[in-house]
Amino acid sequence: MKEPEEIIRPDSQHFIEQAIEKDLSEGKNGGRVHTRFPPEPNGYLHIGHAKAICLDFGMAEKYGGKCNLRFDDTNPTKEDVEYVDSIKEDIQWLGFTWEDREFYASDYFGRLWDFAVSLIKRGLAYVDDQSAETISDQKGTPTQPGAESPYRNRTVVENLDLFYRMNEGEFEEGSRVLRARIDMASPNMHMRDPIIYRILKTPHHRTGTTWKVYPMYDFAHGQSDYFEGITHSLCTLEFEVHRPLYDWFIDQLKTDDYRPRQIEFNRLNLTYTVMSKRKLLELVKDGVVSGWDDPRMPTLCGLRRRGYTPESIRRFVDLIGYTKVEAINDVSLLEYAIREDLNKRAPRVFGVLRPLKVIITNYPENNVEEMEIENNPEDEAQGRRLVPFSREIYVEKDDFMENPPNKFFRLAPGREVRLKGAYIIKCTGFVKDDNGEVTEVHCTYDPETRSGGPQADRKVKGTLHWVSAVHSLDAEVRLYDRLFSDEDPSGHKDIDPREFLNPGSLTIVKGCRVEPSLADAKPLDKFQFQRIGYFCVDNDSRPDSLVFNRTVQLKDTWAKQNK
RNA sequence: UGCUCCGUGGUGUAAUUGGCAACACGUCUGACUCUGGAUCAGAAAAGUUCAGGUUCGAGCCCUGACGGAGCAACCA
Repeated sequence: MKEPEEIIRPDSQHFIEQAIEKDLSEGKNGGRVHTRFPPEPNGYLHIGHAKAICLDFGMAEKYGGKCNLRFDDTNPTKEDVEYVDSIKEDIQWLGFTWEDREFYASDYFGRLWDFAVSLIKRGLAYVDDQSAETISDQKGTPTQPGAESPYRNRTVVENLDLFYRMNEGEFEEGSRVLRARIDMASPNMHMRDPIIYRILKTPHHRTGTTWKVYPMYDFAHGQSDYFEGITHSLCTLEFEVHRPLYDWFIDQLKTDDYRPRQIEFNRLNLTYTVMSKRKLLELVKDGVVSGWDDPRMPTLCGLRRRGYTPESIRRFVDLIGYTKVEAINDVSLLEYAIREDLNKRAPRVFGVLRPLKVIITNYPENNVEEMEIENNPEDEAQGRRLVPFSREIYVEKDDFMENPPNKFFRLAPGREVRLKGAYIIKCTGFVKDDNGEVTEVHCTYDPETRSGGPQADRKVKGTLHWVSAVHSLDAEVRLYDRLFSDEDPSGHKDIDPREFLNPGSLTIVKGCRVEPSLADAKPLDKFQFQRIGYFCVDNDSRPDSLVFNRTVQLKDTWAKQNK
């Protein structure tokens, strides 16, 4: 028992909560908290996004505010509606809602245009006729200041005329851009007259061909925040250097005391995987994995298919916290989170991955008993089920050894084990084939030791799971392991992460035998295969050919000892 | 060699804002168990990157090193 005084310390707050509470205490923005989650619809969400989603929606919820969903769709060449639906599905699956606040940066193209025009009129933006290459050369380097463009001092009238004509399609892509007129000598590269509009003639998935010029990220994001009344714009660390520009635009835009504030936190990295959209896309395109929802992918749809629950992902995100340190989180913590969740929730069943036939020689032929077995020892409310038992059963190949070491508590010649929920059996012999493989084990059972029976309490070292040979169902089981064998596959300079691909990341096991209660298991149903791990029914599963994905193994101290 | 940010057990985070470095995962013991799971009890593991300074007192403040990350897309 813990003494009360040991547990009085309140939960500590992370730096973003502290910042928000400080803003609140200073009465900023009328005491409102309003956040946004701003995905670009150019790919699927991964667990790193989950970290951002939990923060954006979580802070709004905690401080009685709202969180908008806003698609950052400023680049029609890369984005597509295809992704919009999957992004929405994944956010909802995680358990968050944006209610009716589904917005798009493209909703603001008109207002952004007007703002750009206003900057031109104030002498704060100009059209540059130079090529991308020339502009880039003039930008200088982080250690050398840039040079001013020869077009930097055009007249307002000329700038306005050119900007309008850019949008009418008069000029080719790449021939002209609109730049903010800030400071080519700034130590911050982003302040060196950043490009804010470029000509793009690809139709936009929402605005069609209305626009021929599109705003850049820096010219869209902060302003969209402003238009929506966002108070706290939370993003990852790499945008830290953009903040002065974010603030600069807000300064030009604001008309009263309201202003959104950008705060940056650390991105999620996981051991033994890659997280960048680009690298994940490569894995998909090159067929290294079966798709975005391959159960080995750190995408939300992949994790879902693997058998992860939204609760476990939120729990994991909660455990890792938010800081400004670039960290790499151990997958074992994610695995802990899903085990913890499924331990309480997943019904237990018997599934034998690599069947070995056991014949109980003194058990009556053709006899069948229905054994009543608890569904979840952690949760009495899940009730009990009947599992048929008969003379011929299957057990796990690994659960028999001809010449076992000392601490092997399972089946071996002369040894006794408990069949979970049934009888204690004793091994009396076994049969080998020409290759020396054990193909059949012979046992006798003790009728007095049936669960609940008079001798049921007799102590035996081991307990095995089993299925009745004739009653069991055939199944395919997909065993997943980490996709990469290196802890930080993208952390090596000059080495392609794919050098570290784990060839054993997927093992397909066919001919597994599972108990008959699984006959009508549906995709996404989750079970604990007793003594083995947690499994989830795959989308490929059919009533007559079941397919299970292994979400995560049970902890296995026996396997660990034998490493 | 510019600017910005970051350095706390193996990993991720805490430290009531200057008061004996705590928690979780992982690791290792042991107990219990009709899951070698779960549960329970316990252990090892950092003296806070380094060097100065301020202070009665520094992981927190100051100075300087060292180390790491980001920034030079008409990407976000």
